[in-house]
Amino acid sequence: MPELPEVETIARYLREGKESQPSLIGLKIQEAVLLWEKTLAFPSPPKLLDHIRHQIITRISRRGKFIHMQLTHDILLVHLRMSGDLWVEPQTTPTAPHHRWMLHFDNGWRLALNDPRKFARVWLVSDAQCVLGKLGPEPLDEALTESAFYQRLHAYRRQLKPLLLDQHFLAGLGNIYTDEALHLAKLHPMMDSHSVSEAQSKVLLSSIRQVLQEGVIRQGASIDWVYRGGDFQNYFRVYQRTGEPCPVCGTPIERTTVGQRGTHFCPICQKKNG
DNA sequence: ACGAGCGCCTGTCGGC
DNA sequence: TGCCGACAGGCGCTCG
Repeated sequence: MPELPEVETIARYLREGKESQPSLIGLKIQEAVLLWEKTLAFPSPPKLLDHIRHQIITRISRRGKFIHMQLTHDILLVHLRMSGDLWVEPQTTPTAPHHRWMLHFDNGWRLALNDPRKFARVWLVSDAQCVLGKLGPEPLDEALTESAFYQRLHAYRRQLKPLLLDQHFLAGLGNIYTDEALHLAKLHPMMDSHSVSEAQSKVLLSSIRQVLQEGVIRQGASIDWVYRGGDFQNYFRVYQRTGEPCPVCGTPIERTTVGQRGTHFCPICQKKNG
């Protein structure tokens, strides 16, 4: 599920808490419980258990689609991949069927990684760069200027959509927000990144920022059997709207495959040559 | 340098 | 009702 807006929303709840759950900031870790071996990417289970005990969570943020938790000595990174979610619940709650990993705190609460498809991963590292080092820039960071973005587009010769999905190019976009951004920018998902004009590049960057900001404001999208609380799914322009009228011109939205990903677009608004 | 294919996994949905 | 294939918000690997 989680792309930048969903991960941002989750990180915010972990950091700030909400009525039904406390903030995790300042909590001391008692122990870690691993329920699905492969969920732990690094280090080995006994090492993680040994290192993480008694550390305190001091800061929680997001980088790309990673949740970044600063502990007293180390950094805990979580990537939710396709179906992962983070739940904060009392330790007395029965362990849900899809819980893969849990952190127990000394106040009686726990953080649980719930992940039906088992793709999510957790790292405990002393240097976050080992894991995050190759990520591209943050799309919402103003340090990414229009000209820098244009230059990056031209540094590659790739189809636009697979390039936008590549986390080395830009960190945080996934299948939903890429389809949405390309429609807003009126660019075809298979357009060659090398032939995007400077004007189109400007529009693309502002479109990416607009859909991501809308997603964050709506607290992300809730899809399928997973409900996170966000409602951006009610505002999709093209994603999962195959056959429905394009919100701009009324032409039925088409679905195709680009870079092995389901892709939704308007055949009239999004011409390959703009 | 790039794209295709596939593996990793479980669950849902539509068609027959 | 049951079975079967397609599909799913991600990403890393191999292979041409």
